[in-house]
Amino acid sequence: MQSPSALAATYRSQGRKLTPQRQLLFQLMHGNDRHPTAEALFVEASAQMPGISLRTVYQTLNELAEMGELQFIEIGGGATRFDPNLDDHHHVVCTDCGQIRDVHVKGTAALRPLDLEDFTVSEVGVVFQGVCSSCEKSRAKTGRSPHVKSPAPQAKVSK
Amino acid sequence: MQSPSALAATYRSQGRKLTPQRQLLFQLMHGNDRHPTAEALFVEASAQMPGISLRTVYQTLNELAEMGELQFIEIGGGATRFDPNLDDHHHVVCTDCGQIRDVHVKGTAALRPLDLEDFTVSEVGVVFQGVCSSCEKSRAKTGRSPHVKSPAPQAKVSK
DNA sequence: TTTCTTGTTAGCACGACTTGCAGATTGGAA
DNA sequence: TTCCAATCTGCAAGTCGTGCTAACAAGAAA
Repeated sequence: MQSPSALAATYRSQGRKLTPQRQLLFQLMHGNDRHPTAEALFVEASAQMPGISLRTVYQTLNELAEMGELQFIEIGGGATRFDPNLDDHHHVVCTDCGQIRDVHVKGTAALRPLDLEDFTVSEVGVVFQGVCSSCEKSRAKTGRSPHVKSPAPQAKVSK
Repeated sequence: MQSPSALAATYRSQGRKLTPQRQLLFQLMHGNDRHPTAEALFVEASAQMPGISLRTVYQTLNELAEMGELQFIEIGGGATRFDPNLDDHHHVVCTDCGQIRDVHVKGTAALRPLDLEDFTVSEVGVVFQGVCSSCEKSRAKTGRSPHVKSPAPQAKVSK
């Protein structure tokens, strides 16, 4: 998504108001590669602006998504996550800790649906599932089996 | 997933009981390519067995997923959908009507995450988004814009 | 066939996530 | 500064899925 100041301009030009809540959320999302949930973002925002409402966080995220400034990620069944990265990229999910990482993928243009007629494809999304290195390590110790059913809801990835 | 009779044998061999509810759900899911939600399956099941509980439908579907007889599909934000197709296949989603179709994809083996280190990939999922032919037609008439926000929940695809 | 054990089912309550609603606020144009 | 429309907050409510438990029934054993 755009920088907070650029977004401010965009908002103004669209007749939207520039509230402190929105500005804070712009900052928190800009360049954020942690794919936060609305709840996680609400916690971060509350730290800087006590009293901000979860409702407002949802509202602003939906707004930004409508404007094409960020995208929804729905993986893993829990809460929706938000991604401000507008590059042509894809996602890797650790089935253990639920962490999501951005990846660029070579060869998506060559993907061909073999048995698809009468369908106009506009977008292709690739999701790699697997185990990240830190989970791999702890797994080696505890001897856990792969394919854990429910990954941790919101992995607090400290970048 | 296996045929209802094969599943019956599997269930017995695992010490699970073969109830009428389960047998009905085996039938309804076997070869089902409509990717139904639990709710949709519940409606179908209720028609043949009034009184069956939604709780039981969820339970049985989870069971089958644990046994590897079907997979969860989480696309589009609504309810989880269930897919008894165990082939190596992927999915196409109509962003208008929400319909999901199976597709086989050429070239997934060649997909390479470019900037991914310390991650063991075990599965790759590809989702194509677009518009199906029937929505394309009605869109041409009504002149609707693309990228409709909320696709219809459960498109009743009569196979 | 009857009995008995144990896995299942039905139904309700509840939890997580998200949105609708309405009154109180406030950004920003005039 | 004034004023109006957009926005925010807080709560209720909706959707989806699961935990719990008493009643029930599959299937083994007698």
